[in-house]
Amino acid sequence: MIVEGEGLMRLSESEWQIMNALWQRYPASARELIERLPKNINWAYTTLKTMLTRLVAKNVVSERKRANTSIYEPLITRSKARRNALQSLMDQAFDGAMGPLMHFLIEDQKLSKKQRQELLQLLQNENSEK
Amino acid sequence: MIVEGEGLMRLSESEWQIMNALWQRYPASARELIERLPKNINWAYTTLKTMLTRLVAKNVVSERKRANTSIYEPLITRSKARRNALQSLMDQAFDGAMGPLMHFLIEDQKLSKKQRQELLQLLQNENSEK
DNA sequence: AAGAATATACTACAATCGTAGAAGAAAGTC
DNA sequence: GACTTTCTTCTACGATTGTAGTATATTCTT
Repeated sequence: MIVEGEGLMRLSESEWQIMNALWQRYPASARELIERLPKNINWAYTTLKTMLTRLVAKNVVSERKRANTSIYEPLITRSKARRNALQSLMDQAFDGAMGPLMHFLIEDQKLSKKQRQELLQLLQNENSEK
Repeated sequence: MIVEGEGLMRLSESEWQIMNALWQRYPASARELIERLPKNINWAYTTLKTMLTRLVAKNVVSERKRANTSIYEPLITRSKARRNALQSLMDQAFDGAMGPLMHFLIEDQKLSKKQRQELLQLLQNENSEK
């Protein structure tokens, strides 16, 4: 079962691909996962296996055997991973604070009018609900 | 002079540290840069030099000599680097779109009431100004 | 000019990442 | 039960990252 592990782990690019596939539906076998990867990814089956092994070693994914086949499950939630990634980004590139990031998103990032509206919407909902 | 290079370059953790110091004020020598790094970073002078050399090789920083001393300048803007980093994050972790990221920031990320207010503020300014 | 300080260039080396082949074990098929 | 397919485990290898030592060239200082 997924527990929100504490350690700040860092997923690499390819690891994200795998995790994205895994979060979609789990438990899953390597065979299933490889099919779910974006079509532009064309890994050898063993490549995926290698990476799964590494993810298991890092305690990001659990592995259990049914017959001779391993089935995998995430050990961290997508949210948790996202939070970690965001935190790293903020630390590295936005003086470690949410403020500058928000600011950048809104000012520099040129949201479309629609995006801006949506955002307002979201914010206002949150504000009133709670 | 800084030009907004096109290639999606990727800065590593330590590279961000250096670039942050460099963006603060440039041109700058290695000696100056090392002083400007966060106090918790304690690199040997040669470590910094090695990394600067690598940044130069990657065309992220320019190097020019005054007497026998190299002075460095960024070849990409901070904004550009931020945009790239954000883009990568979105691609990997937020289905490649701004929407889910925003959504996450607002819903899952539990902004403080104050942050939320600020954000609203920003948004509304933008909305009316343009 | 000799010695001290500083900077550069080159080399190194372990850890992680991306990618995968080879060999062997298990399971499904006729 | 022999053959084929599918998995697993091991090993490999080049690229990048983090970190720094050594040797050499340059420049100050007295």
